[in-house]
Amino acid sequence: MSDTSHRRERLRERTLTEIKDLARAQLVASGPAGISLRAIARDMGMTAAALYRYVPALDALVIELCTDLHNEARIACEAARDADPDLDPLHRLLVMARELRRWTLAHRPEATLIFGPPLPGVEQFHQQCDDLQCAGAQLGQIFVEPLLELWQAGRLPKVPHVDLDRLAGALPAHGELPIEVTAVFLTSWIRLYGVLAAELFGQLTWAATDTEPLFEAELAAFATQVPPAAPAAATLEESRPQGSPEPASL
Amino acid sequence: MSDTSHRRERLRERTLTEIKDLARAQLVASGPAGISLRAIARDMGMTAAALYRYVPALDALVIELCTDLHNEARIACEAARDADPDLDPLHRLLVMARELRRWTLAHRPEATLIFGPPLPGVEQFHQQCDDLQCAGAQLGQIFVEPLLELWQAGRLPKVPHVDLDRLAGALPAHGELPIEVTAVFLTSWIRLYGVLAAELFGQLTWAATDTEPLFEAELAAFATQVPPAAPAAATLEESRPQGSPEPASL
DNA sequence: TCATTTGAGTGAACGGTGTTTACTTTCGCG
DNA sequence: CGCGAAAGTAAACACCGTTCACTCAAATGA
Repeated sequence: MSDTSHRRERLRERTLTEIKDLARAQLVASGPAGISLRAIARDMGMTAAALYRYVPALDALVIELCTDLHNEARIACEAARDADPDLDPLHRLLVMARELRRWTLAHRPEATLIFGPPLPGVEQFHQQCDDLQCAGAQLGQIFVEPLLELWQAGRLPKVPHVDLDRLAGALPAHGELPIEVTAVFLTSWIRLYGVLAAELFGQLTWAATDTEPLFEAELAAFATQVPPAAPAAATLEESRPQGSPEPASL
Repeated sequence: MSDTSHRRERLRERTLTEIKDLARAQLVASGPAGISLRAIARDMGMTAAALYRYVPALDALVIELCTDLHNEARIACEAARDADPDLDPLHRLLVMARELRRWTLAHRPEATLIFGPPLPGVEQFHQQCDDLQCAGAQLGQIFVEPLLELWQAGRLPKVPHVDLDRLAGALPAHGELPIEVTAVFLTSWIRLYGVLAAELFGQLTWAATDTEPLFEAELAAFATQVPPAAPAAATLEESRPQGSPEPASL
C-alpha cells in the first residue's frame, strides 16, 4: 500500500517540479509578468485546468518560486563563504556580498522577482517573512552571523547616527540579537540592497554604465569601518600599530 | 481656422489628460499591473479601441505616466527646497531627500512604478533617459546642483573608495561635471534610493517595522561627511575651531 | 476478484486583457 | 452645403486566470 502510494507521490512531486521548472523558464524568458499557467500547461501537453491539481493558483506558484529563489541565492552565498574556510568574518561578509551581486546580475529576472516590488499575491509572501524560517529572512540571516562574530570580537563598526532606542522599539520578535548588531546589519543590508536594486532596475542607466566601482566602493566603505583583529587575540596575525588602524585588505 | 482647430486640439488634450487621470487612479487603486485600457475606456463610456486615437499602446501610456510622476516628484522636492531660501546647500540636500521620502511613502503605487523594475515597454523609457532632458535624469539633477555648490565651496565630501578613473570611463555624455561631484552624487543617490526602495518594496518587513531611523541615519552619515562652511567665506556664520570640524546640525 | 473510491486530466465556459480592422458617425472648414 | 478628416464603434483575434461538470484509469478494500 505505502509502496504504491509512494510511487504516486513521487510522480506527483515530479510533475510539480516540472511545473516549477517551466515557470522559471518563463520567468527567465519573459520576466515576472510572463509566467502563465496556460503556457506552462501548453508546454507540458496538458490543459491549464489540470495544473490546479498541483497549484491552488498562479499567485501561490509565484510565491513558491520566490522561496526557491531566495534559497538558491542564499546557498550560492554560503558556498562562496565556505569556499575558503580561513576567512575572517569581515572577509566572509565581503565574499558573500560579491557573490550576491554576481548571482543577481547573472539571474536578472529571478532577482527582479525577489528584490522587486511584490506582485499582487506576493505581498502575502513578504508578510509571511517575519517568521524567521522564511527564506527571505534566512538570506539576510547569513549576513547576520559574521556581524555577530565581529561584535563578539569587539570589532563591530560604530553606527553613531542610528537612534537605537527608537529602532529597538520597531523590531519584530527576534530580540535575542544585540541592538548594535541589528543596527549595523540593517544599515549595511540597506546599502547592499540599494546598489544591487539600482543596478538591477536600471535606475542608473542615465548616469553610469558600469556600476561595479560604486559597488566596490560601498564594500570598501564598510570594510574600513571594521577595526582590524585585535593583536592579542588567538589569531596568527602580526600586531599592528595602534595609531593608524589600517584595516585589512579587501 | 486656427481658432477652431485650437478648440479641437484642446478637446483632444482634455481627453488625453482624462485618460491619464483615470490611468493614475487605477495605478493608485490596483498597482502598476492594474492599469487597463479597457477599464479606462469603460470609465469614460467609450470603447477600448477609441483610446488608440490618443495613445499608441498601453506601454506608451505607462511611459507617459512615468514621466509625469518623475516630474511631480521633482517639483515636490524643488518646492521643499525653495520653501526656505536661506538654506545651505547641504541642508537643501537634506530637505529634498526628506521630501522625496515623504512623496514616495505618500504615493506608494506611483513610486513603485518609477523606482521599481521596468515593466515590459518601460525599459525603453529608461533607455531614453541618458538624454538629460528626460524626467528621470532631471529628478536626479536637482540633487546634483547643491553638490556642485558644495564642490565650488570646497566642502565636497571625500569618496576615497571610488575608483575615479574607472568610473570616469563609464559615464555617458554629460562630462562637464567634475568627476568627484559625479562620484559623490552617485554614491549618495544610490544610498538614498536603497533606503527608499527597501522601504517601498517591503524588503525590511521581516526585520524592522519603522525604517525612519535608518533613513535619518543615512542622512546624518552624509551630513557629517560634509565639512562646515569655511569661516573666511562670504557668509555670516561664526568661525569654528579647525580641530573638531563639528558639522552643521540637521 | 470485483466494486468502489480517489486522483488526474479534459472540455467548455465566464470574464478579463491588449490590439487590429473595417465601418460609421460627427463635426469643423472651405 | 458638402467634403474630408477626426472620433468612435463593433467585431474579431489571441491571449490570460479560474471554475465546473465530466471522464477515465489506477489504487484500495472487502
